[in-house]
Amino acid sequence: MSPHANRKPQIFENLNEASLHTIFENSILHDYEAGRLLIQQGDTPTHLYLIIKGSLKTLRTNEDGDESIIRLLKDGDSCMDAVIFMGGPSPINVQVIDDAQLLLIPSAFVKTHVLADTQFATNIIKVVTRHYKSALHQIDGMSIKSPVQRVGYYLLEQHLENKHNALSFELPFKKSMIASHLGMTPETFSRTLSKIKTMGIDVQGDTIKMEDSFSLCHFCDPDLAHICSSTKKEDCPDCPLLQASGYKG
Amino acid sequence: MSPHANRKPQIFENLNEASLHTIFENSILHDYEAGRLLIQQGDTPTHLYLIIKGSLKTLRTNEDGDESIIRLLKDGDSCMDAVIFMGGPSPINVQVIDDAQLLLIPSAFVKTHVLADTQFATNIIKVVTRHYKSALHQIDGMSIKSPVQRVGYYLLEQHLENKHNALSFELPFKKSMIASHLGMTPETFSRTLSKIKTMGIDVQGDTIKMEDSFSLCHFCDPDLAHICSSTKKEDCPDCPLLQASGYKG
DNA sequence: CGGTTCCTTGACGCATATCAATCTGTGTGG
DNA sequence: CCACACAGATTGATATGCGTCAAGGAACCG
Repeated sequence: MSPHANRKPQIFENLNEASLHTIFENSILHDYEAGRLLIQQGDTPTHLYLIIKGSLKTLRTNEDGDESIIRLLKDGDSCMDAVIFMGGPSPINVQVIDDAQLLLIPSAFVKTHVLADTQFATNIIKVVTRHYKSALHQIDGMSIKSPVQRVGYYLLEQHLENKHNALSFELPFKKSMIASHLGMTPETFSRTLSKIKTMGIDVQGDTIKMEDSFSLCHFCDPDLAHICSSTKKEDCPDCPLLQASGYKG
Repeated sequence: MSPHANRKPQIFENLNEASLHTIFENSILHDYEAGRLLIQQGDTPTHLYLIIKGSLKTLRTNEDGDESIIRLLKDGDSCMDAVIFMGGPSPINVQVIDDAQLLLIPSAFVKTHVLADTQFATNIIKVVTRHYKSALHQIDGMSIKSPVQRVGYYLLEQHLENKHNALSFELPFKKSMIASHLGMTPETFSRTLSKIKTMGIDVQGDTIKMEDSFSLCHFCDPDLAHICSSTKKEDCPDCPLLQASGYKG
């Protein structure tokens, strides 16, 4: 769907030449078609997957075939990074959404390389904690937020991700995918977008247009405010950061 | 509530004497009373907390005061281990449930010690991935499982945790806590336990009694089967591991 | 143009939250 | 030792919000 500038893989951050070289020497580049199942629940993960091009989804299914999407991945993202260290079969499925080119790094190599390069170890920790953080958001999204809040928060995340001050952006995935990721049905997602239209956010197909750059502010929380602050939090009337520091009254 | 044999902290696993010594040298032991808030959403975490005695909960709250419990921690568990590496304010609150004695390891020290001791780094990765895994369970528990399945799964987890082949065990926390952790109200939790009583599991107060050791088997999944297999999976008529390997037919 | 896929909109039912009342156990003070 | 108070758990009645099922519409592609 929407185009992405090739994002730098977080797992390679600050690695020295030698370390990177060793990693590539031990890895394989491979293409996969849309729909291809890379990992099924119960499989033992053989590789860490790094997305060069295309998109993947990680999901869980129950015996009825219902699925809940855990993450939606674009280029620069990796998966199985956490599962490799869980020490059991994979608790998730991984499926290709759009034709993808992946770098496959063998699990055994990852485990030993963590012991050899502490910077690599730190990167793995950071990536896994990031997954954990997004999982936490998904949890309270499903238990303490209304559908409107969930969708609003998701839109705000997307808006902040492409730092451009642009007042419009595109949804990065199919609506039905996003709906499942947010723990609701496509129907409910659709109805929720309708409600949001009455709140200063125009939705036309996959394009989201905001009236002004603060239209999404009431969906903010301290986590996102932290990212947002890089621009101009002091202008946002109800920025959670200001409230947290007792600025409110 | 139920007594726990002092469990070994996972973050100290396989560490050598010198490493352990350095950690203790840089840490503080401290007591906290029940109800005490250790960390609030938005705070910058200053320490990693390791529970020596007592219990904690980690949770998220929204502006209405509704809370969803992420984890319930007993002795041997640690928290803030992941948050330290997230690189932003804490996305969770931490509160003492029962009077607790904690070991406080400074965040800055943890970050540097990860670079100094690769075994410690590996331990941190394992602990964080474990949190991530339990978060994943919570997610699909809330989106694709019925209340009966959620509660059954939780009971099975508890049963497997104390490896004794005992046919009865105690709930480790107040029912209202567990209910919130499972994403439901205390009322629904209570009603769900009533339903489960008709399925071969007797519930009396905080005590759970099973008719036989397979009463909880139909709540199993490949993840738990992996743990269970250490005992005697071949005896369980519907073990997911056997089905996965095509044994079913 | 016809076909397919995805999104949207409507009508309906059920499951869970909510509100409210009762019950149980536990600790406290007279 | 009993009476009381309190927190937590249970049970019941009601309602609302989401999922489900079904039909219609929009975009895309051959």
